[in-house]
Amino acid sequence: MEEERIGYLIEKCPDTRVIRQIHAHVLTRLLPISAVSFLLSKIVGFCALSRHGDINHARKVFAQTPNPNIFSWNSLIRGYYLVGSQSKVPLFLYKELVRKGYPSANTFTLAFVLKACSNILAFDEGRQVHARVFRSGFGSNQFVQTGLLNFYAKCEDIGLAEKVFDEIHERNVIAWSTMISGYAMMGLVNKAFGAFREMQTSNVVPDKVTMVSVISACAMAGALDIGRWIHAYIEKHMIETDIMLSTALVNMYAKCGCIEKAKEIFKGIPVKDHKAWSSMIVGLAVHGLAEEALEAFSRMEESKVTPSHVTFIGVLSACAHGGLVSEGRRYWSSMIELGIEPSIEHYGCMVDLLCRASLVGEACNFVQTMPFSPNPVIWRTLLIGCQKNKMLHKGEVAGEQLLALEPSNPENYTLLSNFYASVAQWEKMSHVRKMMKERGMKVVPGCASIEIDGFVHEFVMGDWHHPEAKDIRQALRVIAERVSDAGHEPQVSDVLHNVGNEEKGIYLCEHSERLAIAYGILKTKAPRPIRIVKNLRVCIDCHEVTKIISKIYEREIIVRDRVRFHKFVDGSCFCKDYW
DNA sequence: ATAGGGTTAG
Repeated sequence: MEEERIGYLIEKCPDTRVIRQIHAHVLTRLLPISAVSFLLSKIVGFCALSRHGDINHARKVFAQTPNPNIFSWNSLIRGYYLVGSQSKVPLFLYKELVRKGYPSANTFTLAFVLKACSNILAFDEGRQVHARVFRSGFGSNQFVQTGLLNFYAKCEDIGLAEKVFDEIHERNVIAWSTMISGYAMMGLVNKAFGAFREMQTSNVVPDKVTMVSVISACAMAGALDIGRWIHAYIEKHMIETDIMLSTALVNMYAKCGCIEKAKEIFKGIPVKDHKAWSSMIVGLAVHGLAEEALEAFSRMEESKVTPSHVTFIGVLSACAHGGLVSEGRRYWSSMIELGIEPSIEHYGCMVDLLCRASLVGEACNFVQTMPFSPNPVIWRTLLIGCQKNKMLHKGEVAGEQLLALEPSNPENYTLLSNFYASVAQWEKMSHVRKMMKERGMKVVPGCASIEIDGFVHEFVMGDWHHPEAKDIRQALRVIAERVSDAGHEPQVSDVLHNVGNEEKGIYLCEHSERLAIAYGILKTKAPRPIRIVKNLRVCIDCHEVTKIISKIYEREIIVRDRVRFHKFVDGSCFCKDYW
C-alpha cells in the first residue's frame, strides 16, 4: 500500500529532502482525503518533532492538510514549545482546536498543552485545560495527571498540586518526583523530605531525577547530614550521576558549607556546561573565595563554555563579597561586551559591591542609571550601606522608598529601625516601631538551626522551649563570661530595643545563633566543625563574639547566613568582615 | 508520539 510505503520511508529516512519529495508525491496523486490526512500527519509529525525537522515546514504542511487529524495537531502543539519553550503558539493552536470542535483532543493533546502552560506559567489557560480534563474523562491517564501536577507546581499553587497528587491512585516515580520537586522549588523542604520518605515506603524506586529534587531541597535547607545521606544512597544504589545530578550535588555541598567537597565533585564532571560552572562559581562566591571564583571563571572561558547571566551573578557577587571593586567594574563591562543585558540582579550585585567598598554615593548614582525602578532588594542594600557609613540623609531616603514600596514586609521596618538606632536617631526609631505596630507587623524572629545526629534543632531568639534549655542557658553563661574575659565589649547598635546598655547586652546573648552555637559546643567535640544555618543576617556583635568563641574553644564554626557563609577559625572569619 | 531534574543579586 502506498501509505504504508510512505510511512516506512519517513521512519527509515528521516531527512527533510525525502520528506519534501514524499510531500510532493502525495499532493499530485488523487487519494481519499483520509489517506492524505494520514500521510501528511506523518510529515507534520516528523518536521515538528525530529531533531532534523523544521517547524515552519510542519506548519505549512499542516495548513495544506484538508482535515488534519489529532496526531497532526498534537505534533504541532508539541513542536512549537520544543523549539521555543516560551512560545504561546501551542495555546493558540489548542484554542483553535477547541473552537473547531474537531478532531477531539486526546490524552496527548492535554498533556502537551499542559506542558506549554507550565512553561509560560499560563495559569488561567491551564485551569481551563483542567476543566476539560474533568469533562473528557481523561483524568485517569498518567500523562495527563503528571501534566496537571507539574502545571500547578510550576505555577506555585502547591495546594492544587497536592490535590491533584492526592487523587492519583497509582503514583509512579514521575508523579512522586514532580511532587517532590514542586515542594523543593517552593522551599518547602520538610514536605519534600517527607514525600521522599513516603515514596520509599510505598515501594516506588527513586531515580536520578528524584535525587536531583531531594538534593536541591537539602541545598536550600542547608541540611548537610541529609544531603550526605542522599549522596551515599546515590552511590550505594549506583544511580547514574549525570551532569544535572552532579551540578545539584555541587550546589548542595556548597550551600551546606562544604566547599571542598563541592570542588571535588565539580572536578569529577567530565564535560561541564554553563550551569555546572555557574554553580561552582556561585558556591565559591558565597564562601567569600573571590579569587578562586574568578579563577574558575577564567578556566570556564578557556574551556570555551559561554557564560550565562547567572555566571555573571556569581562573578559579580564574588567581587562584591571579596571587596574587589575594580575587578567588579571590569567584569561588568565584559559582560555587556558579551551581549548579556544586565538584569536587576546584576545591578544589585554592583550596588552591593560599591556599598561594601563605602562608595555609597556612587552606588546611588549607579541606581539612577538602571533601566528599571529599584526594587526592595536594591533599597535594602543601599540602606545597609548607609548604615555602615553613617549616612543619615541617603539612608532615610532609601528607607522611605523601601517602606513605600513594600509596606507589608516586617523586615523593612526592622532594617530602618536598626538604621536609626545606628545613627542614634531614637525618636525616628520609635516612630518606625510605632508604625510597625500600627500596621500589625510582627518582627521576624531570628532563627538558627544546628543539625545533630540527623535531627535539626531550631532556636528562635528568646525562645526557651528546647528540652535542654537549662543546660543551654548554663552553657551560654559560661561562654559569655569567657568571651567577656577575652576583652569583648558588646556592640549594641543592632539591638532593636530602646533599653539600657546592660540589658541590650543580654538580648544580644540570646540571639538565636548564640543558642545554636552553645548547643553545638554542648553536644559535639572538636575537631568537628559547628555548622549553623540562620534565617537572617548575622549581627555585628554576634560576628565578633563568634570569632572569639572559635579561638577560645578551638572550634571551627561555619554559619550560613541568609546571604552567605561565615567560617570562623582561630579568632577570625573568612569573610574578612565583609558581609 | 507523551510525563519529572541542575546554576540566579541583599
